Amino acid sequence: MTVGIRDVARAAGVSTATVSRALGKGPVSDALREQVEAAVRATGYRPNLSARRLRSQSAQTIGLIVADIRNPFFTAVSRAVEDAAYQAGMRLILCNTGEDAEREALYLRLMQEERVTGVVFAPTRRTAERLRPEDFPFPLVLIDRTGPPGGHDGVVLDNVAAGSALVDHLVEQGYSRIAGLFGSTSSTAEERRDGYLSAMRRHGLEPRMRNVPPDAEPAQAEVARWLAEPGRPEALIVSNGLILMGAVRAARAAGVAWPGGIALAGFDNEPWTELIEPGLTVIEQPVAEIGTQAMGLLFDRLKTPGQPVRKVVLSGRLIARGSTGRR
Amino acid sequence: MTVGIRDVARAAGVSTATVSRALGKGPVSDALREQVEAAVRATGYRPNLSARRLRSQSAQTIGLIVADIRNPFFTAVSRAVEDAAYQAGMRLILCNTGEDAEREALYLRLMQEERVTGVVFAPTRRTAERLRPEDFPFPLVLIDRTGPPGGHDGVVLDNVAAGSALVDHLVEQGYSRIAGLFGSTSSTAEERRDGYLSAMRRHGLEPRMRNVPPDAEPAQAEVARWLAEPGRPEALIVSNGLILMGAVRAARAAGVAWPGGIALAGFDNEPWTELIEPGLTVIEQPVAEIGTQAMGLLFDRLKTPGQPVRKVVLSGRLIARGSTGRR
DNA sequence: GTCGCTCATGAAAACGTTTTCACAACGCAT
DNA sequence: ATGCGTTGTGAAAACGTTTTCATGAGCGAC
Repeated sequence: MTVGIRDVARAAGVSTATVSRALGKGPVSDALREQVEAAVRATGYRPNLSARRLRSQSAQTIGLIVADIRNPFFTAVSRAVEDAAYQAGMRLILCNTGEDAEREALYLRLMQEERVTGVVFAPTRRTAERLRPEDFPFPLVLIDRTGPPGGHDGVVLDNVAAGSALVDHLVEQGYSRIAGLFGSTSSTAEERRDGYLSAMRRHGLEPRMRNVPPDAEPAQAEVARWLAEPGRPEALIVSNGLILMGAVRAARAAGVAWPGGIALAGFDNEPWTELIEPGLTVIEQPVAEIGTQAMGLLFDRLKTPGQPVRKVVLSGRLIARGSTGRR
Repeated sequence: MTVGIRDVARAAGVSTATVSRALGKGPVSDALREQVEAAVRATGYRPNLSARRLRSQSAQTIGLIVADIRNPFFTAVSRAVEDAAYQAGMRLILCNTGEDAEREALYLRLMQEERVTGVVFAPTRRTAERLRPEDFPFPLVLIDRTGPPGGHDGVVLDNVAAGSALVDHLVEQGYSRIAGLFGSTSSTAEERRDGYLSAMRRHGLEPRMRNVPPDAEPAQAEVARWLAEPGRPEALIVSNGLILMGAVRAARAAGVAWPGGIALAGFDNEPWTELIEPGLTVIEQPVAEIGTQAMGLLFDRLKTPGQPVRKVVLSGRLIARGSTGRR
């Protein structure tokens, strides 16, 4: 049927061991190496990676588990992760959990069965809390969301600082009735809320916060409700790009302009936040850097397993646009 | 070291064959099945998928090869493909080619070495032309871009009709000097150009076309140049979402408003095309449907290999917005 | 010239499963 | 009772590699 290493060996007049060594990096004389290469070309041989993995006990595979690849933040991160993986000669298995704890568990089990080299994972808060390093025989690097300290390597934004920075910026621009709308499933949103909260207190302002599932539709509905209530806030801070989109839609639908009707600020510097008029003030995350750093942590841990747990904290960048214009 | 099926067998007091059958669907008495399940729980056994694949000669894996997952079109399609794959108990390997023929070849080879169950692939025009079915031992379903007729199963938009529809719409709105800007690497862009061309001829209008690499930056540069030339077109049709974004940026930068300064229309109903003001007229692609159909074709071919090659052609939907307002 | 040493090579074991094959036990029709 | 298909089970082969182990050749040092 399919051509295997035995056929190549026969064609080259050598043993299978020599073929394996010639294709890998074992010591083989130049003459034989050439014979083998010729035989490979002649037979059209393609190594069977399953067999290779089984025998060598090394999958050369990275698992990437995110909430939803359609979230541009994860899309961008995934691209960086993929680049790093393939550059290191590894493949990438992609999984979408939809923020569902059950699917998270399912995919983590799958990764064990795949005997993957390592996993990059953006867990929900619930799962992050239960994640115990000793349960995993491979490096597990958390991104965007973080677990309890000391658990796993991870790379996150300085969310608290970013949340505060948005408040500071709005205060500076003359706003005081500043509300916050945050995602309900991730530790990230929690931290951003904490940043919002502490900055509000520092400025002596009264916080007003709500939570929604981190998706555009629920956010739109919530903001629509909020806008219809008496005592509408002067400004609204939201905790990610999807929620920001929902907020924008709700404001448009209610005929509320920004920053006049309500000032808007959020996270994720997606292209559309600049194209819309007036532009939206956002905290830009270094998305590619997050993916690259995550893979860096992963490879480091493979090399030095005993190493203490590291958490890379990256700073966001405030991009001020018209949506938070001076009041 | 790690617990294998032998350990489970020993713990349950049965043979490895029985364990395998109990976990699969072989005939096993209820009593033994329970013993095995208990032993699995007790030992914390996780099957080794590499070994399983090697022996059963079935990878239960789908490869997805696209130009760039950051292109929202591919993001959305990939999500649908992933859902279908995991629903069928298969994993997904993701590859980004960056429209590079060499990487396309690399990944196709990788898929052979993985002995994947099937592949969903969005090839560049160049690669699509050279793709010969007999070179692949697995079903290969093309999406978005298409190869020579009769080659592979595929699912595509009716690009010619869509390209014409945009022209018809613009003519109806009173425009006549309608230009076209198309991606230079995909057959898709070619077809959309053909649709544009034939509609222009049909209306007795003179076509004006240019090509760019299908990405936002080159598109922005080209449109900027175009806008600066004398005899600026009244309307511009572009062949995908990234190019549309470039065009919008260029218009903004040049202080050209739409539809007054230049009418804009394109492809891909991404959220921002609605949020921007005035909204952009686009052809909406049924992205989820494309992914689902592709997996359908793939599974069908697995079931009935001899079946004639099928090409599913889906219709786009014209969404008229302010960017093509009456002239 | 003999003793170690390195080096290239082949035979065979090993990786962890599934599947084939053989067989025993059982029920059922003769 | 005998024969026969069915069913559940275990021993062992098989999947396609890499790796271990043994061997023999080549070579410099004494």
